[in-house]
Amino acid sequence: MLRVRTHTPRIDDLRWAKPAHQARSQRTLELLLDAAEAEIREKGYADASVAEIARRAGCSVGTVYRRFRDKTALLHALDERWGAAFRATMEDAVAPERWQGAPILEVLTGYIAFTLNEGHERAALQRAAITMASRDASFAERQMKLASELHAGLRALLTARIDEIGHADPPLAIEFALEQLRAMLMLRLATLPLEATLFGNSDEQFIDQALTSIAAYLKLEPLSA
Amino acid sequence: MLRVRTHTPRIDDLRWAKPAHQARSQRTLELLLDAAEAEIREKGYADASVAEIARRAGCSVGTVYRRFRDKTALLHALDERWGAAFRATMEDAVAPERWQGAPILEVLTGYIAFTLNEGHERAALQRAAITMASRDASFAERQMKLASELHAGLRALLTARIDEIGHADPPLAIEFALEQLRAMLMLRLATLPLEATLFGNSDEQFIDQALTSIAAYLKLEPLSA
DNA sequence: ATTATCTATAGATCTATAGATAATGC
DNA sequence: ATTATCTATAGATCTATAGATAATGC
Repeated sequence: MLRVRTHTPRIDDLRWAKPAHQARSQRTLELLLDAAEAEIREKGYADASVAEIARRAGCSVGTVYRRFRDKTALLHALDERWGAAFRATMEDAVAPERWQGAPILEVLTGYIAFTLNEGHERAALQRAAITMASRDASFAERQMKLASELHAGLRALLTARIDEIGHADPPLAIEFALEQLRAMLMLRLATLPLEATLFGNSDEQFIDQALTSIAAYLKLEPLSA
Repeated sequence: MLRVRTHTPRIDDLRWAKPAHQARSQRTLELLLDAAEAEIREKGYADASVAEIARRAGCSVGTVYRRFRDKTALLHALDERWGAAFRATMEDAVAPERWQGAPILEVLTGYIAFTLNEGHERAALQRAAITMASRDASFAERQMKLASELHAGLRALLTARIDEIGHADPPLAIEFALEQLRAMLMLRLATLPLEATLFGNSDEQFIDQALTSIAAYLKLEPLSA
């Protein structure tokens, strides 16, 4: 009689990590992901070595390959863990309830603060992820999906406040304003601390001018007219 | 009696390429830079190998090391060659004579067109240069210098047209507007063709909305009021 | 009995050099 | 005579695996 297996090879192929059958191996898997994150944060994807990741996790190279098919699978698993964490924070950040009664400028201030926070904390990781995206299409796809989910959430928040917008074509203006903000945020995060003078040294001045600019473009009008 | 040498070791240390004494070696040097450029364009800095560069240049690995101290020196030499070419084009692009009588919006249209052109042609090279900048400070410094030279040229052009600007603080507004444009251009170039939908598919629509936005921020007024 | 881990190492790169051979130009 | 080039290879990585040893849990 056939034994029913929890993980068939066909299904295993769809997971980055090989199945873990003992509590100990699950623990090792998480130690490895933590170690890989630290290693990549310091050296970037290209210079992260499996041996060093194993050393940081306190296990051997052989163990890494017991948990992951190859180095790429480990990187994918790590990237997905980041994605899940980011998605959770993001969904909370753009929840309509959170912004009940807030005008557009307040929503956008929140968006900017959220992004600068995430970015300052994860600058090295993000740079690494972008590098990986340029080499492997599935990294790029995962990142694009996250970006467009965030985008969709923001679009919904702004569309619900469409009567604040004086621009002749509000839907177009919303799209472009969001892209414009994204561009400014990416440049600011990418170049810090390298070119901290660009956009001014302080986040306050940056936020102030960015909002001024977006308000002028959207032709925002106070609700209580 | 001491022989006077054209290249002392002290001076050679300041050059990326070792001195060439025969016409043939000068030719080899250029072939190597061309080969390195092609190799990097295809694979990026990280995956470019010396052996493959030599093969493309039609010479041996040993010859590469006769012309360059090490792989890094070759990459530096290549980066400087790009820089020199970019600087020449740029200086021509922001020359005051070229823009005699043109209003701000026309100048900015020219800037955008120039950058999109350069970017589309050299997308892969630019991505590679950015990667290298994150690893080696002198690459970053060289890039920052070029960017700030371009910035200075544009600032001068806009400052000469300061009476078009209705913003309360024109110098601040000029700085921020230029950074904002730079951010939009970088995002558009970085993500093409990956996310061609962002900012719209056509350059025309992108340029149109970007200019609308900058004009609203600067509060541009027609000169002939 | 099965799963996890470690040790040791094969095998594939890739950078850089040593030493021999060929071309150049005062 | 000096400079340039090629061939061959040392030496340093780094990924991945084979085989032996240790821990886990039905």
